[in-house]
Amino acid sequence: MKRSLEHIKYNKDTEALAKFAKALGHPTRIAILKHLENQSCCFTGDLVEIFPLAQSTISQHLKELKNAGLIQGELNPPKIKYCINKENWQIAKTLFKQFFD
Amino acid sequence: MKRSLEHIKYNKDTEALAKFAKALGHPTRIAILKHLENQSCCFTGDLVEIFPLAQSTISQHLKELKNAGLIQGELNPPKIKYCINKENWQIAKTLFKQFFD
DNA sequence: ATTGTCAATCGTACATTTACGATTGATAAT
DNA sequence: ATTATCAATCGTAAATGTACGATTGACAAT
Repeated sequence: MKRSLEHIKYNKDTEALAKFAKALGHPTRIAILKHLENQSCCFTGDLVEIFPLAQSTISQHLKELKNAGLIQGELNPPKIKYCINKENWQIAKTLFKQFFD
Repeated sequence: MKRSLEHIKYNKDTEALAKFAKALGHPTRIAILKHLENQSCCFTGDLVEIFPLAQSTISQHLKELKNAGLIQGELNPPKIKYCINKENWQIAKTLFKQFFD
């Protein structure tokens, strides 16, 4: 980025939708979310067995989904249980619905 | 990418959804699409006036939207008129709808 | 206190994305 | 034929993303 301008300001919905879309923009993350929708919840380790990816890579994808607000992790020692964040899921659903009309 | 594995194979819908989501994963592209939804169609030059971005940057974003199949350009010399690709728009809409339940 | 398990984080390598200005190519108008 | 306009493409720089193995940190069980 050569440009000096700070980021362009878009309206809140546009920013929010782009953020959700970006988080969904990788097939592994879509697959993780589909799995969570079926299972309601799961552990990182489960995913590591399902996908032929390193544990650290799965962790990174989970982190991105968490940052986007689409999932949340709760301690269930010694494991961590990940679930869809229903509140934000609903927000994303609504934003996409509105967007597509 | 250090990994030697070719790409993991996901099912078609997962791949398709991720591809659409990736294309939507930037606020400028969301804004362009919102504009196209209102206007039904527009020219590249219109967008260059609306957004504080270089012409080449707008062109690049349009290219990505085109590659994802979300828009199409038709010659309208000496300009190029961009429109939503309604067929694929519908496919994307359906995929997102299914995904969010 | 030591050990084992699970998942996050660190460090690294390489690919992709995002932005720019400059150039090119295509068409319309003169 | 020359010129003007519009948009794609090229070349480049910097940031971000995706993957790995290694390490670290937290907790449970021994």
